Amino acid sequence: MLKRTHTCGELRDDHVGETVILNGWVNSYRDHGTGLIFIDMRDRYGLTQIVFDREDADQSLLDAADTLRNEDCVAIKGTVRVRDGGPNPKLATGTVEVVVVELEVLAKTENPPFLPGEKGSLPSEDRRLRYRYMDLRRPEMQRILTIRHRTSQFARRFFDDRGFLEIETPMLTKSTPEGARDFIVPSRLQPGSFYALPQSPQLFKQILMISGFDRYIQLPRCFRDEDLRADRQPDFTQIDLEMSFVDRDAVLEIMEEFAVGLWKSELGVDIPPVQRMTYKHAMETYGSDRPDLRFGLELVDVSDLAAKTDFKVFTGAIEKDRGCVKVIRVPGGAAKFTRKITDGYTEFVKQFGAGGVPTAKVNDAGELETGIAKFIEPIKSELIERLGLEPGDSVFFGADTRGTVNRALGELRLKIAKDLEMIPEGAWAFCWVIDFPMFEWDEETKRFYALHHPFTAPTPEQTDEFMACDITDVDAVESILSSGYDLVVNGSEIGGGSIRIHRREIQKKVFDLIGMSKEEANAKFSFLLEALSYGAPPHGGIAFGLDRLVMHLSGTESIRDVIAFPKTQTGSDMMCDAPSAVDEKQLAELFIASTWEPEEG
RNA sequence: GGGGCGGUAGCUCAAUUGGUUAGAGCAUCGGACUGUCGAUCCGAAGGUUGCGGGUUCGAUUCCCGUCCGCCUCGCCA
Repeated sequence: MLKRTHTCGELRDDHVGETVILNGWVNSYRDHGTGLIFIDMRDRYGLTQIVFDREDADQSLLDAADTLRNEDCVAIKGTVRVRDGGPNPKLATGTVEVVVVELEVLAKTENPPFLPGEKGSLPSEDRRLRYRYMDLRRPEMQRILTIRHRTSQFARRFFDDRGFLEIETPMLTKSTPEGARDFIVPSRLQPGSFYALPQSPQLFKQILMISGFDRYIQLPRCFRDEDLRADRQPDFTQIDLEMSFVDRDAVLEIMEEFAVGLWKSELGVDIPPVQRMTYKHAMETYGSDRPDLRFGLELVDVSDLAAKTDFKVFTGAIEKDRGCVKVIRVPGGAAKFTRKITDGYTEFVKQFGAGGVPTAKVNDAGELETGIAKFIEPIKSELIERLGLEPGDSVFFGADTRGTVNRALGELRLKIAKDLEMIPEGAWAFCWVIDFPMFEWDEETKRFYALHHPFTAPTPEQTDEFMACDITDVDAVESILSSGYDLVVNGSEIGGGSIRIHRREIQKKVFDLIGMSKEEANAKFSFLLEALSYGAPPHGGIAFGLDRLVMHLSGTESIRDVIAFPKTQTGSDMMCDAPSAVDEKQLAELFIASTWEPEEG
């Protein structure tokens, strides 16, 4: 076969006169008949125009060229020359062309389901997933997967430079309680027992610290059997690391350096120092633990004012346990919100548990115009002052328990920003969210859950307080802050971690507090408790979601675009048709039988 | 498990209040053409309107069910 001397993105004016060989695909052809055919050849480096010209080619070559079609895989040999017809500014190679003297058709194509070239519009996603090899020929997909590659390489180089060791951890491991649902794998050698695929290498990396490896990095595949979303796949990749003899700030600093370096090298963007925000502030001001700081629309607490009204929606909310009334002020919103839009917002917030979202606007006279004006009248001037209201503004009220108000207004805040196109193009708003509560009380199950995970240490300041606290005292337990941290960019959590518990008695107390019996703790985590009793170093770390990182760097909205072979919302791989049934024999070897029965009808 | 949107030619889309033979662009096939670069021009072929049922004289259109895809709530420590 003709082996390439250059790629299809390489040839320039200074190659003119050289004999070259190109390998690639027919991206498009322009057949002028009787001896003049142009073909754009494509590989992952670019496009090059090749030309079959009767002045330079015999009839058999022209006849062969005449049969070429889009997506045929070909090799050509020819001479680089300046284009007769003038340059094509759209192509990097646009000033030259290769006049072909030899053609080798490496493989003809059937009529493809769609063309990866620029022609036509993007096929529906299920077509793209079904014919993924064709979709991945698209330059855009190759661009994204190249960014993914460079991100991985950047991470490996960055952490290698700083003394981190890449160490692999098992894919067949132990099922853990809490957290997400595990994917389980039956053991043939031990009938009736099961491995789980790791949700993350959390415990293994802690054990590696206890083993003295000091600084660990891995790009592990992780598995969580939960429902999919635009940014969630059942198997995904982390940039996972752990460090010994560090405090929180040491981890934040090195990770910030990593993020800054990555954004600089991949996008040429300089990120300013990343601000830190407490969980409480994030929740109260942005209604979210992953605040999007690219725009304003902060939540303002007006509970004290609302209490002075006779509006039952307000007063009723305030009387609730942990009730409050908050407001979002939308500058200049009055002219933009129709009744239809605000009615839509009422429906929107209902899915987050809010009853509705009373609204008002400020008219040119500076008066509040609203269906609830008479209720607001007593607090009008205070409201205007606190919110800094000006003519033309709109305000939206949330009144309910604090959790519901924060959630509903936090989501509404995002929706308004999108609807009003308030999010600046190309902006990068990073922040660390810190000082999470260690635990959250769940009314339904009447127990505490670890907000991060149960290996997260309390803050150094509160460690003694934690060890002393009565685990039945909900208020006392909820006041304990953890050493956890999340890195958020543009309202998306891209990484999270913590300083871990490195003392056995603290770990035992956490298990105790989340309602795990001694027997269960021993069955699930005896190895950890044991390891913690043999001189475990203080340690902490973080895991970044590689997929989400690449989504941001490549500017795509779907996690499926940054994964070569992703799954659909129902967990199918549409190309190879996984998951699928297996032979009875395979099941028998594993002592497995399916209890699933198709529904009748 | 819940809510929403979608499924018509290989691909992307159209088809009036339910109405005669379901159209167009690209791709494919045949033909013309020597400077194109989304080549152009002429012609052809291409359909179980996702599937099943119902309403109707008549269904791509209305109704019910179902499958698939997407967004989302729950879920995701």
